[in-house]
Amino acid sequence: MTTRADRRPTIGETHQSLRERVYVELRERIIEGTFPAGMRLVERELADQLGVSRIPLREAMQRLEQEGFLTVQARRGSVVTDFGAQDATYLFDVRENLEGLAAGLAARHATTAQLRTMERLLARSRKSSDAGRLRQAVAHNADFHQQIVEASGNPLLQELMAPLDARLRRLFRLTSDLNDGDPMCGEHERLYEAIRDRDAARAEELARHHVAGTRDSALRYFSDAATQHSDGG
Amino acid sequence: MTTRADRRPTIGETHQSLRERVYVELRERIIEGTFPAGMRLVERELADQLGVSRIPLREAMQRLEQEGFLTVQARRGSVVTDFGAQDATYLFDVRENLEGLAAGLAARHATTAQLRTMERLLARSRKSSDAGRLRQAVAHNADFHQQIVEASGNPLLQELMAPLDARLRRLFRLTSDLNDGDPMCGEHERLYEAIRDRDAARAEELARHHVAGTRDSALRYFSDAATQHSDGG
DNA sequence: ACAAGCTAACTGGTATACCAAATACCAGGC
DNA sequence: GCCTGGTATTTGGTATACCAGTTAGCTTGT
Repeated sequence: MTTRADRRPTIGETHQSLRERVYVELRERIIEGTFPAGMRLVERELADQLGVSRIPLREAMQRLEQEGFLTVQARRGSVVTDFGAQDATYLFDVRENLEGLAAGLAARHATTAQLRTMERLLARSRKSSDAGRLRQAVAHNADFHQQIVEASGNPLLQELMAPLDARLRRLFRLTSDLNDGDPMCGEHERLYEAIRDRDAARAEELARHHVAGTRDSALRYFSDAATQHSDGG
Repeated sequence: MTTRADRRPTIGETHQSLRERVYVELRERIIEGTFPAGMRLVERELADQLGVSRIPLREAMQRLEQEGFLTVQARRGSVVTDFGAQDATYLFDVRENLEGLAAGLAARHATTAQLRTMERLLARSRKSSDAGRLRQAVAHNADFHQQIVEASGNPLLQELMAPLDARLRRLFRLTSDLNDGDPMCGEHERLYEAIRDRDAARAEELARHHVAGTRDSALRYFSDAATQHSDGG
């Protein structure tokens, strides 16, 4: 169980490879908005700033490119990829299916330990939400989803979902914390019950519906933002 | 002013980067079986053999690792990832969903040009199949699937499917050419008709069913192989 | 003054050499 | 025979240099 609660960029924790740490660091900066869309990243400059050489930096950047966070133009530099309403649509279309698949598989294959973990994360999420700690609630919700994917027992699905989770976090970051915690918790609880009851069809349906709901609220944000922009222009 | 206005697809493929070429080369070797599962890859040795330095080789290997073709153990070297019945199951579970999604989206968004391309590929596949050129038929079938994904209009879906296609090719390679061309063509034709008729639900259903059929025949191969092995041992 | 062409700086791509860390294997001592 | 320690191997990482496009600025000619 990897609760990605505290991922400190401090060099000296466990010794992951430098490439990995640089990757995480840059990814977080993009997700958090420290590196906004369109920002130009210069290899030598960035390597110097991070205190690493160009090789691990390049390897980290290559991975970020593959995962859609960077756009690398050969000999023209790298820029942080834009993320708009259209990209959000693409993301949710895929997530709706993969989350549905994960939930269905989880209903079939989840171990009791995994079910217990889901229950625990759900309780934490509910608690954080009730206490008004939206940020924590969102993190626990993400962990809950991750646990479902893990419980699916399909490692390929986990591989595919991991970068999508990162993109989703970026989207949530862009759309501030508009994430209505309460209805989410309710949906999560029903989803959990379906998985616990081994009702694969219902679990899949609930998961898909849940993602669709998230999509709608995210797209609502974009259409609102567009309206605001057209005023200012 | 210049907010990422330059989204040019003018990335001429005249000269790919060395990293890209090495990546493709190694991937093909793994798919074709020149580098069998379990084979150990030594960086400097391989770099020397390919006539490149370690940097582009490492970047290519990193990508292969992410896409599941290599397993890199920290400071213990890289080995070609194994691909067994279980992995095939994982792959088909995901593909069933993503191909279904792609077909549904393609039914909604395919342009007439894309429909025409599908039709052409289908005709070629049929022709190759009738002429007994199984290898060509399989290639055209793959192109047909790829065209559906492209017609989905979801670039994220394309990104996700590309590495899965490579894995599928590897699987087909392992299972020789057991791919019964004839029934495949029939299913493809019905799938095409559903897309052409803008029947998204039917297209999705047909695509999923088609993948499920492919899975069954692939898994049949594995269980046969297992039986043979248990004889010998 | 303006446009075309050239040049120089910038930046990514690659090569080479080197060091550090970790592992694996072998030899020697108990 | 087993454990320990050293050494070779291999990867991870860095520094440095050079090459090759790309861009932008300058020069030059009309």
